[in-house]
Amino acid sequence: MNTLAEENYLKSIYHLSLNDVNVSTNQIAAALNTKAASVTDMLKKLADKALINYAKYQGVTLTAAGEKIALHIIRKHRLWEYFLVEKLHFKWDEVHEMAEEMEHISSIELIDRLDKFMDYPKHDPHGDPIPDRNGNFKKYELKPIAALNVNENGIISGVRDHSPAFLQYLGKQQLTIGKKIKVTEIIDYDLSMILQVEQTEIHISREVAKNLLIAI
Amino acid sequence: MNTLAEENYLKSIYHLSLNDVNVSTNQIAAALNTKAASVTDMLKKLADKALINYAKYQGVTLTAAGEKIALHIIRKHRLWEYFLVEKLHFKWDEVHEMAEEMEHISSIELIDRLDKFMDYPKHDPHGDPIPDRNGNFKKYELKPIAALNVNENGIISGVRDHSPAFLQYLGKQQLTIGKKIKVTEIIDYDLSMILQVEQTEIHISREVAKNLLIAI
DNA sequence: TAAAAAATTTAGACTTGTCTAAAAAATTTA
DNA sequence: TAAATTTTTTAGACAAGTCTAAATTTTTTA
Ligand SMILES: [Mn+2]
Ligand SMILES: [Mn+2]
Ligand SMILES: [Mn+2]
Ligand SMILES: [Mn+2]
Repeated sequence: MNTLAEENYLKSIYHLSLNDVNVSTNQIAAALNTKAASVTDMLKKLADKALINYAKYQGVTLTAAGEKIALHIIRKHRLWEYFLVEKLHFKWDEVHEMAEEMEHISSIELIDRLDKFMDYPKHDPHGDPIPDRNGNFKKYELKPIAALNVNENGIISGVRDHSPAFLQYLGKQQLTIGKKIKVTEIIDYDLSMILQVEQTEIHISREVAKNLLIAI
Repeated sequence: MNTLAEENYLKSIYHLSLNDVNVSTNQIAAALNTKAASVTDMLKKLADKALINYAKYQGVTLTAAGEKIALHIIRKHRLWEYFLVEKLHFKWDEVHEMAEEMEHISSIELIDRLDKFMDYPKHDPHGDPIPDRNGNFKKYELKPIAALNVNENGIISGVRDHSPAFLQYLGKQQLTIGKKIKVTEIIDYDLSMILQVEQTEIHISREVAKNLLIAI
């Protein structure tokens, strides 16, 4: 199988690939908190294993084999996050670091049984889709609340920023996955928004509105 | 914190310490499937960290700090084994290897919540005691069925051999933790035993009788 | 389009954990 | 108790993964 470091590189490349077709050495270094020189070394190893397509100075893409591994790691990460929140009652801002370790537990049978135990959840606590055992999941487009006009509404379905600070803020404001929101006002001066969420009005900055996603 | 290798060494030393006060380099090498030279290297590191007492050629003992870490790893191992059997319905012979990986997940809060989620089990699926968060557990003496005489009885409470082959054999014979057994006959020729277990009589070899333990 | 800046790779080094072969110490045997 | 055997340690090497500093390539800027 693959080492822990290899798994982390593949996962990072997958996530970065969602924004850019070719992923650069520096992007990976930033994501993994390591140095560009270390990334170059690992890219050679992953290319030797045919898990990425790599040409010097050109950036990388995942091969089908590499993507399969990445999606399996992501499946494990998200299923463990779901477990931690739904069964062990952690808050959604507390689980990411634990899942970063748990995603490397290797047994496939274990993760399939965990999936069944939790009745095949489709999304993790942050609204991100959980791939099935074959790596398949529905890709829906989400859009930021910032893209809405006054009187438009939607259902909170994801976040663009996964930092504990942002998640904690949202949790305190009751801006959690599944909540129905409606834009009641947009302040001209700073483009902040007033939302109707259940019985209450909540005032969020443009920054927050850009990072909070609704289903289209 | 400690590396994965360090944790495995401490755990092995703990287990070996139950049979011998001083644990030898070769014993550790055998337990960890590594070479004596590698063990010597690691013993120096663990001694530098004050986790073991080590004097060249003399074997090792755990310090209080080392034992605390070992018991915490063992707590995690056994709680995850319990989870795998009770919640994910694995068989008792299938869980050890998975727990070998899961025991290294670092969060203490996670394991305390897992403990609570399962309602604070006292024993793992093999009858071994689960230390509490402070490393405490009741030490009861168990004895092998081989030590019983005809007409004596007991409750199956542990195994001396944890190999999947032995556990599978016991499972098939319904010789599982908690079962009440009574010795109905001991065959002079090979010292094999006939046990009464619930409604049925089961014939076990001396080898099996030595490795199957009952509460005293 | 040549110079400057940024990105990437290479070179060489370091740590952790492992190994084999050889040396040293401890234990067993005769 | 001296020789033989076993156990343990030392010496030197290697792979994985990382780093800094320097060289190279690409991209941007003027
Ligand atoms: Mn996460
Ligand atoms: Mn998540
Ligand atoms: Mn086990
Ligand atoms: Mn066990």
